[in-house]
Amino acid sequence: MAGGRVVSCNNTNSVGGSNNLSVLLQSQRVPSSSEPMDPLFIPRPGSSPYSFFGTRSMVSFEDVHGGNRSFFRSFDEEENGDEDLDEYFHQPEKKRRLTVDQVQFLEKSFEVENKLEPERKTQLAKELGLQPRQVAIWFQNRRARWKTKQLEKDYDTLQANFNTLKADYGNLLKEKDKLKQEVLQLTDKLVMKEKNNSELSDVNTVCQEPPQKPVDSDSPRSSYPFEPDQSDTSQDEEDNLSNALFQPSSYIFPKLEDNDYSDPPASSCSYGFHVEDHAFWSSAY
DNA sequence: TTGTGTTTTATTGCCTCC
DNA sequence: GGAGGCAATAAAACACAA
Repeated sequence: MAGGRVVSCNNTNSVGGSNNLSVLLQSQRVPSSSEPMDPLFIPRPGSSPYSFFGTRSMVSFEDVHGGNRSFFRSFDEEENGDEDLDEYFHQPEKKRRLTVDQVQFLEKSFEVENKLEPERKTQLAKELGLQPRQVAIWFQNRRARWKTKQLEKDYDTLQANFNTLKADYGNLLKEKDKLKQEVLQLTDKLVMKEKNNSELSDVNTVCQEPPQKPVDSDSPRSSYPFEPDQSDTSQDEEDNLSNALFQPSSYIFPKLEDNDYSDPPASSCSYGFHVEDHAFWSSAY
């Protein structure tokens, strides 16, 4: 905000080759809101507190030669300036800033409703001593500024949300890796244990009991501690390792309906082996 | 005083709605 | 087709540092 403006009565900047009158007008035009209005700023009798004489661009020439005579009477008395006056009014039209009070009034009006119906426009223009077009332009520009501010706010909000999500995502990734490692370790342990058991039973036997189809309630599939929730398998498609680990048809627990239990003796000790290990059963028979 | 950056006022051209 | 809105832009007004 280096260009931020603090307008005050003491501002004697004469930009653009201002003559005495324009300097006077400038100091007049933008009174500090904390200071009393300059005595030259004379309200019209019967007008609202926000009726202004305005600046050159604010008042029409008719206003100047009509209702606003009091302002120029003051000037004439002080400056003896008929020639200056002529010179001033023959200058090409320049931009004039609205007074602090005009802007405040417009701001309040904008807060109430940021769109301007024709009636309101003329009413405001009348109240402020501006051209209706000026009021319309002010609202137009004000809406543009509001939109810019709003965009900045929205951007900040989105940025904050993004950062939060990013942090959450990072934490979830870490947690996922941790759980993955845990699953690997436990799976390895289990596989090793099952292998040891089956090797022992293999040495001892010839299977003494005919193979039995597991009953539903005792199904190893339903009792296997690391079997994933079937409804959940699509949620982590990135996790190929986990998918491979938990693929019931290819690893550890072949689907019951996919296997012929009458053929190789799928004894209870067969569950928990990879399908490739079916060779083991063939050789055992 | 001057140069530079910011803000405000105003214009222009295009678009939409009635 | 005219009115009004919006985006882009020009230009004046202003603040401030050097």
